[in-house]
Amino acid sequence: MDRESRRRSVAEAIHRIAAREGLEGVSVRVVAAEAGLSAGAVQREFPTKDDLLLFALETSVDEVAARFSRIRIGPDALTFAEGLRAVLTDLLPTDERRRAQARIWAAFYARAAVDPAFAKVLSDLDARARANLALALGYARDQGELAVDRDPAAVAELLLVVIDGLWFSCARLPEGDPPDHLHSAVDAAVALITTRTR
Amino acid sequence: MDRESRRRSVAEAIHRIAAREGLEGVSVRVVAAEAGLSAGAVQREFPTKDDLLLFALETSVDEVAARFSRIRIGPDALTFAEGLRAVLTDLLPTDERRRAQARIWAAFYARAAVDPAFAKVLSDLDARARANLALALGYARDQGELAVDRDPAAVAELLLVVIDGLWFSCARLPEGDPPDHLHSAVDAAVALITTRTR
DNA sequence: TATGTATCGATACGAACGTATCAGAAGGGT
DNA sequence: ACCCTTCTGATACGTTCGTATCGATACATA
Repeated sequence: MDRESRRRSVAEAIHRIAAREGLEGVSVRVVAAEAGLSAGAVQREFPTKDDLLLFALETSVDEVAARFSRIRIGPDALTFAEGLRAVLTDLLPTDERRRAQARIWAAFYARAAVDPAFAKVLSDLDARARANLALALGYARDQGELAVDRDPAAVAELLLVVIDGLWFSCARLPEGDPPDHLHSAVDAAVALITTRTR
Repeated sequence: MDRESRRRSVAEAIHRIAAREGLEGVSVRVVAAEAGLSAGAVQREFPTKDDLLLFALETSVDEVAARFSRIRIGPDALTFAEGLRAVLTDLLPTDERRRAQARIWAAFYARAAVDPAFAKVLSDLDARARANLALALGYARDQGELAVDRDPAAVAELLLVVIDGLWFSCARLPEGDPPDHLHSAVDAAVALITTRTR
């Protein structure tokens, strides 16, 4: 078994544990057991616990970034309104996997609140998202989908906040609850930001 | 020293620790030292760690609820737009205390993602906030401050999401950074939700 | 086939955790 | 004065943590 795939399976193990018990439940031994490896193997790959968690965070960031970048807005793709709805709806816990990812995300955010290394990784992702949003909003304005008196940069900031809020609303949703009210919130966000199609 | 004030000082100690190192840094011994008490005293008051954390959460919830309820919207108080801006701006980290509270909140949210007891306390707060928002939005609609084709319930859900998002955006803001972009987000939210005053 | 090297699983260790237990100080009621 | 209840601070215990270390094994190279 090559190194890279083992690192990946460790990251997946951490994600499963974090979704179940939070970052507090992540320890070298537990991760090793969950990944089906010996503790020594995990430890050799990730000398300290911070290495372990940061790698899991980066893996998670890559996954989320990939999810976002799958949705393309532009002339020969989705309209801005469609794309915006797709991005926001994609965050909602439609299945158990999504729900788990929201919980993982919440755990990492909490860690970022007290650990600058984690905060930096997240703010880098933020910067990328901000840039992508600026592009999409520029396109939207060109297409007349944005009310002209809205400041696109401010709307972008609001959207980043909404996205963060959706993550956490999902994270603390009880196990079986459907996210109906979050769908309402997404509807409202799309309706308020885009102009009506009359 | 009476019991109630000691419980309160314990809660404050937990908040200081959680703001500094997250919930992972909270242990019976550390809390006792931070509160200037013996470990036994803390342990007698809160038999288990869960008791400790849940009490700290409830204290935090009360503080936040008090902050919200200080802002009154109505005929002889603020307009809806003013009140909405006040509520959202109040979340922003204007001082170190606010910043600390955002970090504490992030920690509790992450815990709520994996612990139903915590999730319930937060969702109860949510229910109260939802009711208050419904009131305010009803008033706004009566005053013509809401576009008539907006569903007030959906807007309320969006606002709850925005509030959650603001918490976490604040929580992971680096130490000295000014929250300019969050002010932009608040401006955008207020502008989009309330009708223009022409 | 030998040998040097990298990787493996396992164990060891000190620290810190949550919790239980307990001896003594304090204080009010008889 | 005594005793009984309550409260206090401290210590004890078993577990688990992160990390260091180490002999055994696998493998590449000469």
